[in-house]
Amino acid sequence: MAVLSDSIEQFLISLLSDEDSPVVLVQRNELANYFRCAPSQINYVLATRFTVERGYTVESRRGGGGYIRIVKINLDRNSYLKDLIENSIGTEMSQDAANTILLRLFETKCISQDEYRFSQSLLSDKAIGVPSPIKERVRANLIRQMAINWLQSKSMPQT
Amino acid sequence: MAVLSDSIEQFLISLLSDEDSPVVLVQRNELANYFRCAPSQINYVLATRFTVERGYTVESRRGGGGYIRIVKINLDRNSYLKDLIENSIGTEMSQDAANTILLRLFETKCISQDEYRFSQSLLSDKAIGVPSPIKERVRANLIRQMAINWLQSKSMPQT
DNA sequence: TATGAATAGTCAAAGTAAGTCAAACGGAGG
DNA sequence: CCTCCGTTTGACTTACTTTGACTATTCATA
Repeated sequence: MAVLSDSIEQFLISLLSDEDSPVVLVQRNELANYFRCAPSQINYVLATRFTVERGYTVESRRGGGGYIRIVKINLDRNSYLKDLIENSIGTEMSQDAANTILLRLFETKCISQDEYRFSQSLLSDKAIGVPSPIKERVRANLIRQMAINWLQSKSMPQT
Repeated sequence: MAVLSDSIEQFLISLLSDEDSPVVLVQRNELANYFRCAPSQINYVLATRFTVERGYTVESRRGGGGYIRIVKINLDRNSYLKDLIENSIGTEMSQDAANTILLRLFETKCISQDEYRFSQSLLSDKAIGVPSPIKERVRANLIRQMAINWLQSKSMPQT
């Protein structure tokens, strides 16, 4: 029985997995229009399906430029950080690659916004301030150390 | 940025991002013209984005030669950080020297224990992981960027 | 010193978009 | 049938943005 709410849920979930990005940005009216339903139906789906217990957070903004943003929380942050340390960080890393990783850690709530901004600034070419290819090596070393720090601090009891 | 106000905000922030001059001077009409919007839009952005709670003050003057001046607030308790950035960090720094500075920052409550541990680990020889004398240069650059970050984050309560 | 040009400020209306809530709906189990 | 409970809807509310008409200051100069 394909209930509307289930279809909308599936649609959003597919958006969340298709692009291998843990974030989706939609406009309530647009989505409601696509499914030919009342806009408040979208709120119902969000309230019943995209809850924290199910591993999602929802943020939104009203008015011009309004949006609804759904983020899939990485429930096993430890394993993600471990994987990062062991497999994803080599001996060199570009600023772009580092930014991508940090953004993803932030979006999946592995790190806070403060941590995100702080680490991003430290991994910039400007902050490291030595020429290639040394800076790429330093960056890889630093982001690994950051991941280790986060792994340690987040695996303490009571987050 | 989907919304005009956000674009204007970002534009102004980018003008402010120069670390050693936390001030920007603009003309309202000129800025409005650049963004093709009503001049009062600028006031709206200032009123909603560049508030004291967010760490800014705005002064202005009407009439010929009028202007709008936005200043990023530096709180008094951060004078030590400012002094650090401006005077105490050179182009090279040993691990010991960095540790001394960090400990002092921690003891004077300029940084939290988490920040202390995190930054200490990043400034170790091991974390930087490139040979002397490059690592001393990287360390000086990094600790300067850290100080700038702390200065900025602590001067805006409620982000 | 009076006046006009050049600025910036204020405020309310219109525009855009999401949130709330209660009533109506409808299918499954009794 | 009837009731229960999750679903669906729509009227109303709240939040944020954009614009424009009108006001207030400041400067230059007659």
